[in-house]
Amino acid sequence: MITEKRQELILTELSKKDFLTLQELIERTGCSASTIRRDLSKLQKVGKLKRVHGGAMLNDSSILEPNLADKRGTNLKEKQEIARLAALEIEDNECVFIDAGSTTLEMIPYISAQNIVVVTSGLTHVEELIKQGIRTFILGGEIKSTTYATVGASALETLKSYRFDKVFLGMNGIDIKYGLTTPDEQEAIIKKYAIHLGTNAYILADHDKYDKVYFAHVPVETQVSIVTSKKVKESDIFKKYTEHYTFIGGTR
Amino acid sequence: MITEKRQELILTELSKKDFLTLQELIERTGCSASTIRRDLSKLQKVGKLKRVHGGAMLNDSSILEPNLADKRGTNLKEKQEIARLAALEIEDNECVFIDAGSTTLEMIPYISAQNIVVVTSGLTHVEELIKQGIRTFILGGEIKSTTYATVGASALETLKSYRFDKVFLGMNGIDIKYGLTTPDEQEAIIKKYAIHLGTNAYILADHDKYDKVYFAHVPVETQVSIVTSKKVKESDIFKKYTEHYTFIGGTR
DNA sequence: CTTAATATGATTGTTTTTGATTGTTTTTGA
DNA sequence: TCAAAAACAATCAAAAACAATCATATTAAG
Repeated sequence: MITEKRQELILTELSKKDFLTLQELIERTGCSASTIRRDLSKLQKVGKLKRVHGGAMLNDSSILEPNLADKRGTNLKEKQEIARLAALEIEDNECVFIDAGSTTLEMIPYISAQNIVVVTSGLTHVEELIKQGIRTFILGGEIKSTTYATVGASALETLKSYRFDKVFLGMNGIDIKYGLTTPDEQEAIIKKYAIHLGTNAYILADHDKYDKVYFAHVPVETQVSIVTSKKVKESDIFKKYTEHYTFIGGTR
Repeated sequence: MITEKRQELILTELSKKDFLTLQELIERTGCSASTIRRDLSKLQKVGKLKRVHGGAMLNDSSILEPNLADKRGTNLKEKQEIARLAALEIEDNECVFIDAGSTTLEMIPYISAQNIVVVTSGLTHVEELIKQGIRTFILGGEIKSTTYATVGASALETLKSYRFDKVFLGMNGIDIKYGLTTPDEQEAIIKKYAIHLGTNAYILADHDKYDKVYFAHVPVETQVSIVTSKKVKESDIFKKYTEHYTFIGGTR
């Protein structure tokens, strides 16, 4: 079996099972252990998976990868609903920050405001924004190979030199007790500062982000609005959270 | 079988199967391996597919497709020759800056040094670098919609926080009287600073950059090397310039 | 018809991929 | 804790795929 095809197979299998043994892969592909090991090493090097003793598992942050998320996209419709609402918040002549991530990416086609400036940490966002003729800035710094987001000290430095009318962020977990959380600490730092630098902040989160807690906490000092969907608004979780957070959206 | 018909067949098969081995195609078309290889090369060159060891697969729809016009560029071969030589200069464990532009983009596939860090101003470069498993940083700031290069104050700020072993730059004009020039003043500023921050600087320029002068001047305080091609080295312009500049490359 | 341009298949030597082998590290279970 | 078993990295040589070149065949143009 051809190298490329084999590695592709490994990744698709992995997205289904989230753990694979070396033995499984040997049987599945019909080639030697050496070859599989080499494949896993290469795939790890480009950040597609994480090798462990006995096999490989999903890189914990590759959940965020846009393509993969879209493939799993059971929530795509919901994400788009949320993204559309968020995009409508942007008004003419504003300067906004749009966070990296698959939900915020969906916002871009819905942006209709004129003469705006967008600063983003998502490399995937840039092309879409440019296509729409939007003046676009990107944060500098290291590129995370899994998500194509800029992170690190330089990104933070760049960020500090801007001020925003509105800030749009994705978030992995929302919890009453633990607040807003994401798996990656570096991304959390960016999010925190971005909120700080904006007059208004919006959190984009579909229904299965609620009652989830991840490693890195994003502290919120100012008022933020959570953009939500119809599905959330009609569920029980909404009542639970409505005392703690301001919501927008959720009806058509 | 007619060339055109055969290539058409390859593309239709590929759209069905998204992967083809060389063997498959040999059987399917009844012609030699050489011919199939040539077909695949041509089709790759116009961006219809992607060659891999053992066959070909569909073009992975990349985030930022490098401008196709650049790829078809008349001097592609020469650019690649220059890019290859430049890439060989990079050694293990080094930290280098790679400028935006089509010539420097060609360098990336030729990079074989391990454990390096690359800082770039070219958004199109990022994906290629990440694919190669190279740790990648991007300068922050505004994105020029025409070239997908970052420019402006933020880019300069980000740049200043790094130091490089080697700096690789494209250049639009080289002239004995007027030195190094490019059409865009903002890009010129980035180039100037990058040279300043590197121990060694390399200018990548094919033959028709010589005796050209553009608006923005890139002053050179330290020693720079001009990476050149066989074509330049064998021409008259080379003699003219060899007193003013240090050259590397140009022979096989 | 002749000549130039292109396409083809065979041949060359080189690079990449691969599976086996080696000895080392990690895990497991007594 | 120890020893056996499993998994591992590193190295090697064979095999497959490769690019480059050549001579021949085919086509197109003058």
